[in-house]
Amino acid sequence: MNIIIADDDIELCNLLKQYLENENMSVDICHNGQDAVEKISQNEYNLLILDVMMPVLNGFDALSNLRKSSDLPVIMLTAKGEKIDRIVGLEMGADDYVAKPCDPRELVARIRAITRRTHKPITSAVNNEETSLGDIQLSHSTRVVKVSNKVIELTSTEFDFLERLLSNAGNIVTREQLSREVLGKRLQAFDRSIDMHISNLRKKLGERQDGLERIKTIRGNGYQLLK
Amino acid sequence: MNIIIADDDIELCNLLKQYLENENMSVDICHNGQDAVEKISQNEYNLLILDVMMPVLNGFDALSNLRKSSDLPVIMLTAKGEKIDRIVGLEMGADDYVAKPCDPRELVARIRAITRRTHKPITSAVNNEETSLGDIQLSHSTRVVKVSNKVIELTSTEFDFLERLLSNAGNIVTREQLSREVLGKRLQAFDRSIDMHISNLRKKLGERQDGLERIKTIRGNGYQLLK
DNA sequence: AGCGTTTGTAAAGGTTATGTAAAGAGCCTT
DNA sequence: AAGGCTCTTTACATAACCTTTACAAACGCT
Repeated sequence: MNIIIADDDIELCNLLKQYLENENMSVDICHNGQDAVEKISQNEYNLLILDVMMPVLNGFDALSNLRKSSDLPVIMLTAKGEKIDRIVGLEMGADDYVAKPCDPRELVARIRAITRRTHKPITSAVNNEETSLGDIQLSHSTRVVKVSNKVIELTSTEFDFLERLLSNAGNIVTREQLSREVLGKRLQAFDRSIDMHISNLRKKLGERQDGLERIKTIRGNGYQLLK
Repeated sequence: MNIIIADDDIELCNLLKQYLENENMSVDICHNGQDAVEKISQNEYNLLILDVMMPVLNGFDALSNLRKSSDLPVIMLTAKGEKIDRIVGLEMGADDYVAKPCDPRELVARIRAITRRTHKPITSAVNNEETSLGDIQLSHSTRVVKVSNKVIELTSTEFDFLERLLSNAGNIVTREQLSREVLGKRLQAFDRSIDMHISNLRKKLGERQDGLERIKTIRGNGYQLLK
């Protein structure tokens, strides 16, 4: 479990670091929002603990910045007396809010509560080595897709999209889900990359023999791989 | 989004229910842990709001009971002054802890923060999420509607109208409710959009075999899907 | 019946979501 | 540095569809 802490209180950082490492977590530290965003883009973390009041780039700005490109779980820290609107933070995509001074034990419990959900293996659905639907055959391990027994070349992301759609074949997969679960980032207002991936996927999959569309658009909602 | 609230404070339950329903969630209520566990085993919920202090089966016991068979996300409520160990709750598998009296807005934000992560993949089992009435069949997950086994194409809003009417089949759904719950806005004086949606819906649903109208107008009040 | 109000609905209007080509931005590999 | 992949963004066209408008019909009250 890799944690990154962003807080300008050096004392507190070290304290938390020590405590968390005792719990078998690996901890990085930085002291302003800027550094946090930077480090996160370079390393793999499982969770960010983010102080609201910080120099250079405060917690809120760092969060909104981060959310453009990442879906990393975030716990926000507020100093006692800070009457900051917790709701804003939660709506911006924070996962939890903890008031300082915080009991490290509670922090650990909250970290576990969040990562319990986040870290969930998707394996149950992908237990089968292969999935197929109609003339589409998809091998999860080799990441090869065949349509009517002919291999089609998909990029990695296109494969992931198809895999995700296939895992819910017949049901709707929302754009939000596709963004979060496949692209690993939050859906932004004018983000069109999903549309492009779907468009390319449709092109590569080609026509269905029965003339039905393969991927149905549910306007304002998402996409649906037709059975 | 289906929520179940377990709290012996009936007043509070109704208040929360009302608020959450305004946010387009569907809410069930019960007043002790026993009932909660029972209801959860029988219905599909996305989240449980669980009071710690309750008769018959308190929150902790209910939670430990629940966790034997379910992974349902849980937010625990503690009455002010209750010096209960939050950590125990979190370690037992609660996802969050909120102190009463809680700001409903914050509660909603926390619900969203948790369910954002949870998203349980819609399994084939949940395909039973179907409702039917006479010759109308509606699948909630795929958002497909069939009349006499033939698929009819509804817009997203039309589907939502039908779903809402169907959820109260035989009873009146007021124009206010339709406006607030389906369109998500207050009903304005000369707003005719509800009329149009109903009109289009009637057209698409077509005639009933028995000649009865499908959607009855209750003048000055609302509409009623006839059984 | 007469009158004001509410509802039905066709058609027009305006807004938003989506499809897709093409350009741009990153990132390896050479 | 150059070229090749791949993903994202931009830009524009188009389709989907929600709302408004306008008028007709139905209703309920006196």
